[in-house]
Amino acid sequence: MDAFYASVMIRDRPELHDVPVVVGGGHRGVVLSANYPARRHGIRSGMPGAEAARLCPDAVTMAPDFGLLTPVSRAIMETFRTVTPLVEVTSLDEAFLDVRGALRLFGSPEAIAERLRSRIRAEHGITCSVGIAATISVAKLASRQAKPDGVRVIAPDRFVEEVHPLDVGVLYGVGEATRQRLHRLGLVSVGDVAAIPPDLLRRMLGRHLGTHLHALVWGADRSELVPGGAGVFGFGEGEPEGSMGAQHTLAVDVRDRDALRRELLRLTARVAARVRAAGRTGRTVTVTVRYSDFTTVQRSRTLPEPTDVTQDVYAAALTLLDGLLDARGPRPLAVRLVGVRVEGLRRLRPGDGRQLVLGERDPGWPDADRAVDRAVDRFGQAAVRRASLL
DNA sequence: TCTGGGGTCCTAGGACCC
DNA sequence: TCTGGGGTCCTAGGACCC
Repeated sequence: MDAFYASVMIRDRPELHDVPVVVGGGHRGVVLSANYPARRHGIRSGMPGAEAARLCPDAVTMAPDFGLLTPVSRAIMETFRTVTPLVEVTSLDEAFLDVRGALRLFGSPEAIAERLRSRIRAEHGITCSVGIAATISVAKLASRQAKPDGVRVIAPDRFVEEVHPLDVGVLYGVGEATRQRLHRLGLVSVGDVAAIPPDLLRRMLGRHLGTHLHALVWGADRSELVPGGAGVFGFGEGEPEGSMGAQHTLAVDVRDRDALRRELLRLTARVAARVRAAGRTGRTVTVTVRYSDFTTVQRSRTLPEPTDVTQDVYAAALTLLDGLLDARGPRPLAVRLVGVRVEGLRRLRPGDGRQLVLGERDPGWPDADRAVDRAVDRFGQAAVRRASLL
């Protein structure tokens, strides 16, 4: 989708169509999406909200409404599935479609693209762009070039001619860090990298990145899709797999340890509830702290047994947080962000449960979690919470 | 008013095992 | 001329994506 969040948020507000609109970017936030009038002022997604405000003080700023965005996203993904079941969803507003099996029914890839674009325009009042190619990364590159509201084809026999002259940064998977690293090595264009033998590339950049980059510069990365939306709308099959986390940038930097602990508890309760709702358990707990100088550290701990119990995750997280704060000495930096993540998730199996230490009394936390989950499910988030969070 | 929040994957060192 | 080779697991950091 083109500027998805912004497009959907203003879809039913025609008075905003021709004025700069920014979604996100509130206090200490970044821009999630900007409509094209805002982009003409230089506003881009990922940019600090303060910078966007400087570039265009008159822009209309709004928070994303996922109650609005998620159903639109789901409906669009369903539209894609009317063409092919081979849809790999990568985010709320983007997916890859393998249309090789749909050509006889729906015509050329270009015809399919126009069919989908006009349906999405008619049903949701927003535009999208389509890249057509033989592999994931080339299709992605083509779709970026197609924006806004366009279609672009990069056929395999045109790849070298059309992509090799471009900066390596256009490749899907080459971010700013790798781009700069390559530039320092004198490799500026895609063609420059393509001229390096793969063995040398691997020695220069490491085994995986070298191999991956060699494939990218020849338009030869993967073409088989993984249908579904692992990590976007849920999980695929197989285990162990995945992680779930929550992090929060505090409204102001905080030194008070009790306040940080409460924030950690709030985040932990949210994450553990999501783990339980997904029918998973996890074994590794990771705590993230970002200090006021923006240095970010993580500490993780793997438990003897997987858990979905809020109190178990919190106990581990608290130990990690305290360890981090103690390591900073008696006068630690103020904290800007705290986060907690549960990794090594696997499907909950009947009989899974915490191993009680001999003689220990079952404290009943799993039962408490289930009761809280049910109450919140029926009466909303405000129904039950820890007293320390009131 | 500097810099979000949700993820995935890779690297590298050390512990540990056979 | 004292120390291999194969492997897994854990931890910390970093790159990348939207």
